[in-house]
Amino acid sequence: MEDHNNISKSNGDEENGSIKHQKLESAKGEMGEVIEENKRLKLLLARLANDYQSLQTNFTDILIQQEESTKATCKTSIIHEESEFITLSLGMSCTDQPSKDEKRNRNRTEKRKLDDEDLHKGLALGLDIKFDPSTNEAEVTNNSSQQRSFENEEGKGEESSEIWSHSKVMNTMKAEDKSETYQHSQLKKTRVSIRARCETQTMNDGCQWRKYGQKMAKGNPFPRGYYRCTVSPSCPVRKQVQRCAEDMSILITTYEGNHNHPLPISATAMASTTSAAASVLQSPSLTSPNSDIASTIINSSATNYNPNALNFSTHQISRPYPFYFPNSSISTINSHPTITLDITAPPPTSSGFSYIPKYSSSITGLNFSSGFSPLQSSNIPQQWSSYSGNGNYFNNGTLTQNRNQGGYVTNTGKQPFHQGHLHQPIYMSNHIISQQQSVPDSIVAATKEITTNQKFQSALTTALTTYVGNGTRAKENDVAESADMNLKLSGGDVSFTSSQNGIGFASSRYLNMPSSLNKVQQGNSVNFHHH
DNA sequence: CGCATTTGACCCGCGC
DNA sequence: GCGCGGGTCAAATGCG
Ligand SMILES: [Zn+2]
Repeated sequence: MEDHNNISKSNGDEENGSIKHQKLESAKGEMGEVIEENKRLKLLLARLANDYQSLQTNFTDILIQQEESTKATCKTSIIHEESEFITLSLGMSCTDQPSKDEKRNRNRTEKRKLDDEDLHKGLALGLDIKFDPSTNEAEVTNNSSQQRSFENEEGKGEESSEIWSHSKVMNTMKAEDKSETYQHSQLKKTRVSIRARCETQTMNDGCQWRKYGQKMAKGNPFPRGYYRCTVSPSCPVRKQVQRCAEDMSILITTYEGNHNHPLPISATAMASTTSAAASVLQSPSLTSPNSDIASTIINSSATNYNPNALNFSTHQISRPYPFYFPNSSISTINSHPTITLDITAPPPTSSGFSYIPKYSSSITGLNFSSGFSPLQSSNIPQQWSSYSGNGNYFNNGTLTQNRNQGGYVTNTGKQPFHQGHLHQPIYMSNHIISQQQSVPDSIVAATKEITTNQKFQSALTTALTTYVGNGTRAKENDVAESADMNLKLSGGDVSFTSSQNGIGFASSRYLNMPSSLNKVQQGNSVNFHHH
């Protein structure tokens, strides 16, 4: 592109022709190179996909071995049996295992409305359907069975559910959570948390969120916000947003769950990223070691995105290979398996965190000037240059319409951003830090293997980079930006604190096509993991 | 008026 | 059993 401009702008009049010619030639050459590289990349992609599959298989094997060896009788098998049982029973009747689920439901929902109810009719689900707690027991049973199956798929079948009122959905989700919690004894939903520099209150990830709570988290002077996705009323996805205690320019966004609806293009990047990341924590194995899903993710990460992703890839080619994922870690936080992707620049303070990798690499990774120098002249908003020294910023352009280049977009709003409060070095926010729970080494190793896998990394790279372009939202310059952000991910520096066996749940990954994915998922029997 | 946000109350699991 | 911390609810409030 730029070449063309240059060509048309060339100065010398007489030599214009030859110069033109030269440039044309070089341009052609470059194009040829690009095309070549494109081919190579495609090949590489294919190869990587294969590698990834084999890796998945290995991972699966390891998991299976581990399961067999350690908890031969305990958890997993129980989980399997129960889930199958549940799944089956759901279709028929829900009366067989009211136990804790229902108790809980009752506690939460009905307790507020009525007091005593029989366990069976006590199903909050049925009651909520009716909106009248005290009547229609028979119907309740029916409805609840339906709803149970609906739960099973964790929103999969929720197209129809959009009719339902919010409270219904909530209850459904609650039930889901509860049962899952109980059956997995400890494991909760997988979470993906992303540390990014962001001046605004929340990252603009393309999704619509409604805030439903805010709390002061322990060990962090900044409040934590709780958001839920409002794109679809039934969408189970939540996110928590909290500013980093040590560096208030870092915003930690933690995603949980998978969207059960088509996403706006601008949101697919983040959704895919979190899905891909979450998939690392989830055992693809257990029942069927289907690596297709993994590759599906990868593929969608690589191609299914918005056009930006594609364009980005062409840019990507021209730049040096190494991607950096400065800090990423897998940990267990409050019994939530959590993968943390750190796309900030140099870690501000490493107060005792051994897992934070060396600054040097991060710093170099930070410097995107190398990546986008050719483009900078043409379409780069100036803000970027001002940020470039500090790292990747994810400001919410929608709030601040920062087209006019000015420096910072301090839209911090109501958040207590007084510098005075900051310096207290309160770490121990519930981060990666530590929560050693004995984890089979094999799992850790396997997980590490996958996480460090370049394939995975590149998937994330693509996703994140695309996301960056969207997040910054400078009108049609998205393409350039996504390339320019030059997010770098590296296979190194992945540290592990602890993780439980990835028998997580939440494997449903809806990117754009819930319905088609349903099949995949069912084929994968992922459902079982949920219950 | 229909939303989204705010915010105190509430629930729940966990550790003591 | 109690207190704590994380998470959610929902009435009140704010906003376009
Ligand atoms: Zn959603």
